[in-house]
Amino acid sequence: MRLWSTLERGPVQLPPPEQKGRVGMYVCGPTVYDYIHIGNARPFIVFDALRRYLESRGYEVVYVQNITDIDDKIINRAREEGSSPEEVAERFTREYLEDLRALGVTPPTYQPRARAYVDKMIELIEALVAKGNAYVADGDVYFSVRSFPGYGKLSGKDPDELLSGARVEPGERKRDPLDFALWKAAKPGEPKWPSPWGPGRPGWHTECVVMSRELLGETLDIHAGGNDLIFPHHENEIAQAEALTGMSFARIWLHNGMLTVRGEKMAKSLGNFAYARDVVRLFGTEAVRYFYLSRHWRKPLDFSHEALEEARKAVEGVYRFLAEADLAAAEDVPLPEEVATEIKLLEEKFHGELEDDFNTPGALAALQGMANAGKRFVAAGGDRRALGAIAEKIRTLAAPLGLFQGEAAPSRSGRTEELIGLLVELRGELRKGRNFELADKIRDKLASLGVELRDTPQGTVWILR
RNA sequence: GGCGGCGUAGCCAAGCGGUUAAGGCGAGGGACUGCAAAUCCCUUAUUCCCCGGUUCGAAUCCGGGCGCCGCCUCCA
Repeated sequence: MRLWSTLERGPVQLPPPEQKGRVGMYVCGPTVYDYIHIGNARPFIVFDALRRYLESRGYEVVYVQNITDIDDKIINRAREEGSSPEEVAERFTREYLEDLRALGVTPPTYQPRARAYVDKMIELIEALVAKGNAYVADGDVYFSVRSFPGYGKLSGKDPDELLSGARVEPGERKRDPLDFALWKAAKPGEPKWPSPWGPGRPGWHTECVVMSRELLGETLDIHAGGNDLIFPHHENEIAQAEALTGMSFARIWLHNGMLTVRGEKMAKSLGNFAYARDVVRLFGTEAVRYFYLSRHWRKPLDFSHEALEEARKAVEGVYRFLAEADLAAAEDVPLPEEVATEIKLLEEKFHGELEDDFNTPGALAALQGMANAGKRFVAAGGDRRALGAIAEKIRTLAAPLGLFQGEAAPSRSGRTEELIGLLVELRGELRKGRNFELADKIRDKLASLGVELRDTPQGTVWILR
């Protein structure tokens, strides 16, 4: 499997499972100060799919996604609400976990929270001070960027050129404007932990280094996140981790493209966002996943209700095929040679696409192609009972992507079933009596209620939309 | 200004030196129907932002434009 790594600026080979059975993967998680918006969900969905695909190919993936529960934004939110940072973090952690479920994300192996690792962060900072890569200034501790020669290698930035733009906030005691805070002395009313430098809290970029080291060891196989984290967040992580160990922090760096709205990045600060939970409520889990997976993960993707609706319809189309296959596939009827071969080729395409930089749009096209092959086979007079094999293949391949695992038909209650059945029966009588006016009225009324009727040679069937 | 990316049919989107230029949505025609819906069949890019160049051969490589976006400050 090849993956395009930001550090190499090109594809990097992930050794096959026989050589490298266990993969350590770290994905930057949310800061829990609000519900996540749908843009935040992109890496969660894409890298969840990657993780599950790797597992389906025989890797054992240890998947870590942190929860940042110490942060300025949490403190600010608590102030606004008149509650405490702990309460805000606790509440939005719960909401976040619920959102992950709604997005169909498999729970990570570990979901470490920054608050639980403050002691370890202090140890790391002490070690950096001891090595001369960090210095103490009035209760703050800063990382000395100039002490780490590789600084800028991930983002392609030259420290000498960064200098012009860098600035020092009032109250900071940096020796060099490029330096970043590892530990911040507590201001009145802020959460604080005791430390060798006095009460305070860890800075922005330390938690991922500490938690990934604790759970995955010194070198991660894959480190992932949004491309807005490349600088300074991931650059600063590399500086800390590699200054300390002298070893490579992560082998492969994956950065997903941003979700945009009319071409502009979706961001809370721009006010152009939608909460993930609201989008899921509107279009459903699989439409959201399909929406993301229908665009290569590294490219920007534009959000709109039309785009989500289109994804919903694409998903629905596959489900219709699965439903048709399920109805007919009571027995095992083999596919004719040539159709079986076509499916086989599409399966190879599916894996080929995913192994080449996790090209999910190409993989989805292969899945659609399978459904199309099945439809064409039946249209040409083939035995629809043979469709079962294709349906099973689609479901199996799509499982790691979190797609097409649901019931083919939406669930319905027994009473609803009977009531609609009664109306359908009545309409049938009216049609027999050629009272089409009233029959159509029933059909239209039901349609407006989301019940769609289809008259087939075997009688009228209906689906809920 | 520096670094990175993008520009393929009406729309979304694969493609990474030779393919009939995937797939989805939409649209048009046909079959089916009392009319529909759904479904199926067919059609929908002689061409890949523009201009040069390399090559037997380029959407794909190189040079130069034009347009859009991200990062350079917290940000998925």
